[in-house]
Amino acid sequence: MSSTDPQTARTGRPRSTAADAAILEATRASLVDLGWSKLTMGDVAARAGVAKTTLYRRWAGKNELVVDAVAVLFDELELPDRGSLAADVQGVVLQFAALLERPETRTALMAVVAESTRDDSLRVRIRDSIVDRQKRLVLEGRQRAQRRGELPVEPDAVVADRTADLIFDVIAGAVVHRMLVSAEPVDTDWARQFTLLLLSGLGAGTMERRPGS
Amino acid sequence: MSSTDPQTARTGRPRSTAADAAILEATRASLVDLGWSKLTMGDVAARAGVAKTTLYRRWAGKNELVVDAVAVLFDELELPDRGSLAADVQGVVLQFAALLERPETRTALMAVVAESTRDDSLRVRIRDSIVDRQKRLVLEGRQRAQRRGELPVEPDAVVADRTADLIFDVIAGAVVHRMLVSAEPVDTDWARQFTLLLLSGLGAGTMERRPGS
DNA sequence: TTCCTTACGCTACGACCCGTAGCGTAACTG
DNA sequence: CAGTTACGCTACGGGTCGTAGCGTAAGGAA
Repeated sequence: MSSTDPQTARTGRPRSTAADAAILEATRASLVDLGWSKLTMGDVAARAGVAKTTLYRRWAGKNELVVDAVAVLFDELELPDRGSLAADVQGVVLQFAALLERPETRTALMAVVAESTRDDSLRVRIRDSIVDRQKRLVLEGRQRAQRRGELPVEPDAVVADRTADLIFDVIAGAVVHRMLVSAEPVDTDWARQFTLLLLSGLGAGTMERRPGS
Repeated sequence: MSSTDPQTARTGRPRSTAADAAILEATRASLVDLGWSKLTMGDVAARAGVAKTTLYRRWAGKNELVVDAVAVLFDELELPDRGSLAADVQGVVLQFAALLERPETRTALMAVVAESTRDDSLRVRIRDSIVDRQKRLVLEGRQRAQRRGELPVEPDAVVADRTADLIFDVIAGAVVHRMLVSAEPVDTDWARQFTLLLLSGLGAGTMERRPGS
């Protein structure tokens, strides 16, 4: 999180964990009120009731701070067993959509990703603390579907991993693009239609009638 | 583009079209060299050889300027007829990926989208000058597939539009997420696997060892 | 306890960028 | 010609950045 290695510093005054929490909370509040571009380190410090220098002792800058502030929100995602693969997919899509409706994540996610295109260490940070952690949802959903007999078991681990990555990018990408780029709502109807497309492909999506001609 | 309505101003010294072109070109160059976050209006003006005030007479700020600067790049996307729906999809995926490999688009696209979450007029500008313009590719691809008999003709225009929007978000979203969030390459293999998933759905995607390509 | 080490709050600072005002000049119209 | 608009240039107040320096607070070790 805040880069403090407990091994490194055993002596001296310890970092205030209360300050850590206050800063991250203040960061989220500032994201809600001001949005990414108008959020400043000074404002966060003032909201958190700490000195600006305290922020810089923990984080290199705005990018890293915001990543840590929003990362925890993504861990709230869950995959309750809804009985079928289709229902599970639809459920996680709606959950992810609800997460992206929150102003904090809405304004922060794309911004830090944009920054990460020019900052390798930031990219790794995002990957470790946000992206990769959510792949568990795909893995769990597939495992369940396999137990139900809805999906075949892939014996080749490499192929299985590649497929999981693909599915992850398709689901997360579609939801993000729908909400933030197309700027249209991800509601139950859309989630249902998307799930049908994902499970059955382009043919079945439009093809309730046969392409006989 | 630069908000000048030829009807509005018929008299007086006309806007320099050369300056327009120079500014947009300088903006792209600055994006390449500095990236979104370090790009400044002053730097763009200096590169373009114009005064900073000239930029502000045409654009409200960095957001609008960058949108206009990169929008033209997206118009280069085409959809050559490759003989089948699968080939067409794969082709456009690779083209879009190539576009997102360019440092200008890479750093700018996500950044302006992030800004647009807090700026309605910017969101409309992005939609009009970038997003909606690319939906033509989906419409054209579907039309072609229908002519080939690969897809059924959807008689309900509302359903057809909704499906086209869905497909657009899935394709664009997946590519963007793969490249910018997961930060992994969109190569021929990935495009092929993605296309298979899109056309045949999750079942067939993991079942590709089955006989019968 | 008394040192030692590290964290904290606070202030102040140069550097940079923002967006605009004001001015004289340039270009085009009727 | 006069009228109108665009341009280049300079200068400015206001804001943020990231850091240095200082005195103080909170722990661990002798």
